[in-house]
Amino acid sequence: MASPIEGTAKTVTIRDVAAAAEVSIGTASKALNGRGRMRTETRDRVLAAAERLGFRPNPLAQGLLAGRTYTVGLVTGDSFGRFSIPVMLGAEDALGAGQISVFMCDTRDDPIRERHYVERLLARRVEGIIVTDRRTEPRPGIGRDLPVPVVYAMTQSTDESDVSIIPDDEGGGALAARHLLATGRTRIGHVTGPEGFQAARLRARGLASVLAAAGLEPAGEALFGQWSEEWGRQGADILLHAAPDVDAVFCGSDQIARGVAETLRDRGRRVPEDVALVGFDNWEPMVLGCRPPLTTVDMNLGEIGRLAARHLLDAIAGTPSGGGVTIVPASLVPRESTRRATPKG
Amino acid sequence: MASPIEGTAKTVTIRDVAAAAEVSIGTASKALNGRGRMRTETRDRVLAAAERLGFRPNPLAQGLLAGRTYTVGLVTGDSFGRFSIPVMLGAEDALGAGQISVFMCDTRDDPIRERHYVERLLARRVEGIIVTDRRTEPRPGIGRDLPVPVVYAMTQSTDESDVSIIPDDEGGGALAARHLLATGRTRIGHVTGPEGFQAARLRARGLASVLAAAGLEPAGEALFGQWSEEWGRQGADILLHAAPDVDAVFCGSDQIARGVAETLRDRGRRVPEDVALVGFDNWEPMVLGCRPPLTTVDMNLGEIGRLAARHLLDAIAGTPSGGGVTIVPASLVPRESTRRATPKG
DNA sequence: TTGAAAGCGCTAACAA
DNA sequence: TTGTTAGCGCTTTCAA
Repeated sequence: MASPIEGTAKTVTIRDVAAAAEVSIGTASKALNGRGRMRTETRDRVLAAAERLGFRPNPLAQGLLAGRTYTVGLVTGDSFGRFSIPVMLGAEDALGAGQISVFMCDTRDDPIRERHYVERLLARRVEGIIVTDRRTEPRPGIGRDLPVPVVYAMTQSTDESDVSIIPDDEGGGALAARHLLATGRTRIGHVTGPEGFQAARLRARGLASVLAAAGLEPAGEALFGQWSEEWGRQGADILLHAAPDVDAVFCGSDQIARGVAETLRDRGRRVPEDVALVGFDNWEPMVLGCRPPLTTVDMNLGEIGRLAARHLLDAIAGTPSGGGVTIVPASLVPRESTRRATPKG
Repeated sequence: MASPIEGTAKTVTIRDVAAAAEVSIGTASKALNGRGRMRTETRDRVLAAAERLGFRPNPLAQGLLAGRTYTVGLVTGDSFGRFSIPVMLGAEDALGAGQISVFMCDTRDDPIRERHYVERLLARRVEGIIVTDRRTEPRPGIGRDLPVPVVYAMTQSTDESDVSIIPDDEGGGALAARHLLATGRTRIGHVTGPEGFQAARLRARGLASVLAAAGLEPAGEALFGQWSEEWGRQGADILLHAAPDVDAVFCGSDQIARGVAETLRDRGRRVPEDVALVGFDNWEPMVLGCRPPLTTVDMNLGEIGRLAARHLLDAIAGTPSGGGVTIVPASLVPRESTRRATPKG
């Protein structure tokens, strides 16, 4: 059915099609776009010619006339890293379906490059811009009163009237906490990333508020450190020292959780029998490589991207969804590391 | 210095600039492009008007005339995964510098989607296409006699006349082997991914040929399995059983190496004192999270991307670099896991 | 039912 | 030195 893409070596214009079908250019255009009325025979002749010649309308010319480009820009400071990629894929999903193509730009987290790229995108007359970044912290917007709508995904603009779509870090923390409570844990510790990260603070807060609501004390203080396995190993030792009776650890990332898991093993604590473990990110290679496979929180990054794209499309269509921050709920992904503790004894 | 990007709310055409500067459109064009000769005063007046109005030339119109779009397409089957991203970044590097913008398309490894995207890219009159994929195996090309040049990066086209840029898996294996020999190891085992992967076979062959040249027997057979930590753990046990005197393991991926490292620990073998370990990929989170940090082989994916982009640019410029496969050398990244064994005793 | 002509924003010849 | 004109590929009036 689908013939391979081939041999349009030379570019075919509507002029060629018209000539081949022996009609005027205007007629050819109408035939190809199904506009106006004309004899079916004529239309068919044009379509056949177009088919035969492998005609592809030039979207530049079309866009020039329509004043549209059917393109958007995707700007990331994350070097298309672990977080921005799922967001991008979600966005591309939503955009690609609508015949919108995506220009990608990686700013390497450099404001000069960012500015440069935004200029270039605007020059190219993209119809909208999605900005993603590696941190959810509010960041300066990419420009004021830009001629096209902008949506921030997985990051926020400091300008509150801008549209931002972010994950629910606090909700994710709460989710993890409730899951641990539901599986019978009561002495819950927390090892997470640097306190300078909003994500770390919010996740900790989500945990803390659920514990408080349940009338429980946390097991030791929340331990802020690095986003690394190494820190997870250290943090676990600190935690075991501060709260030897800990029966669960909620970690700010899957990497940290792996480090914690290793130390627990080394110290003779079994996961999940003695200590349950919950990570954050649902980063598959980490989560599945962990012993045992790790229960974790998924931020639904793809959904963030899709939502960002949908907001952008709405704004492009002239029905902006109103500014402000949209928070996408997280999900809990249960695995072996929090299997219900068997009754003591 | 750099003022924030702002307020070009309404699109400004060269017509507006010409009117503001009280010159004809043609003159404005020449002034803006530095063509022809004219009074500096006039030129300055035009430039000032353009600046003041925030004029950005419409590249669609420019491209329409020049018959160029200054865009290329980047098609990946890898969902912008771990391998295609560095390649993409490298490509974007080389392209972005030259004012070329990149359309990204993710085919989700689906031939229908791929075809669809390629059609769309061609319709958009991209000037070239880079194809990346998750496997280096030769794959059917994206089309025959396309009107634009195509470069395959991190994958190969089955059509040998196509341009492909791939990593040096065999060389990487050899590099790892020589490094292990140089650090005094002689009983070298190999645990790697599925034999169905060219990458796995080539890496194994690189190791084997170096061992053979050194007159050494491998420690046990090459163990083909999965690209997972879990397999690394299993594989290590098999290896220890088959060749208890093994003093080094070369692994087909960093993930496998981590699994191997864990099993070695569990079995009381110290890394690197008793057994040295080399991975493959230089995937930082894996490599640095490993205990101890992992010596590994880096495929220089960024370089692959840059090279692909350069080939593409050459072809676009009309000086194609000739078809065929280009192999990019790998590098060894030494870390703790192969620290030289201290003399016995 | 079809064709001719204007024009999208721009550049490059050529004329003035 | 500047302005005028034609035309890139296409769509869309409007006239035939």
